[in-house]
Amino acid sequence: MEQPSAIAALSALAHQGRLEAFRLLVKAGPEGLAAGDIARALGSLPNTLSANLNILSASGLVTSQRHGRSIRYAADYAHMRAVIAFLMEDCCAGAAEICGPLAETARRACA
Amino acid sequence: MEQPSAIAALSALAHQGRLEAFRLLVKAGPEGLAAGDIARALGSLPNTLSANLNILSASGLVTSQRHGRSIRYAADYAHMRAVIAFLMEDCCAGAAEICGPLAETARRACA
DNA sequence: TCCATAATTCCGCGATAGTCGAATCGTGTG
DNA sequence: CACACGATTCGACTATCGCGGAATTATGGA
Repeated sequence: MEQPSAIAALSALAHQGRLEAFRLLVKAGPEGLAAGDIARALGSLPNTLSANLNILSASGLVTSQRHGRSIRYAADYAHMRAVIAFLMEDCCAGAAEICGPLAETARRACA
Repeated sequence: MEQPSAIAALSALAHQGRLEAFRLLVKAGPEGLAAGDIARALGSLPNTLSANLNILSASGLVTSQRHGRSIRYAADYAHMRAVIAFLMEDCCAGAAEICGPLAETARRACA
């Protein structure tokens, strides 16, 4: 992953509403959620949420697909993994102290 | 790590100049670098860099210490590790596909 | 076709981020 | 003390972000 792309993803996640929307989508699984369901779950206005979903989508962290009259958003697992990998490989370039313990963290988080 | 703190760190890293400064500091090791050295390495104005270092410092990603007439900045490895751990634990809450492969990435990045 | 629903887009507003020039503070040295 | 140097702080400006109200597009059903 290149730096501009990583910056776009970090910037997209550095916002409470977007971070919560993304967390929701990760928990929702590959089928994702309709925009309206996300708006109801987070208590945000449809237009504001739409703008934030657009930013998440532009950064590559989520994908969207129309399903009937609603649009389902889903987290892009591979892209999120690439973002975390960027942080680890970028920071560990000479500093094993950072991501050494993270191997264990990764194993534990998936259990 | 709590969400507001994570957002502050992500926001601090979501900026080209700050990300490059942080990378430089990680490579520089625990002794860090003087602000002037960072400015020269990145080709940025001293005052602009100072503002960005302040943001990095406020987010907890770097520490500063006066050394003679210069001020040395150093990356806070533990804090950066906590940020990555936040992303993994936050995202893997139900999605092993993201951080499952990251255990291997962490091991490889430190080699 | 007409209507209801889901979601987006458009537009304007206030707030915030980023940058630069100039001035200031702190430290060591003659 | 006077001075040079490293770094920060201040002030102002521009650009962008974030939000909400209103209008618009798209789909499915009567």
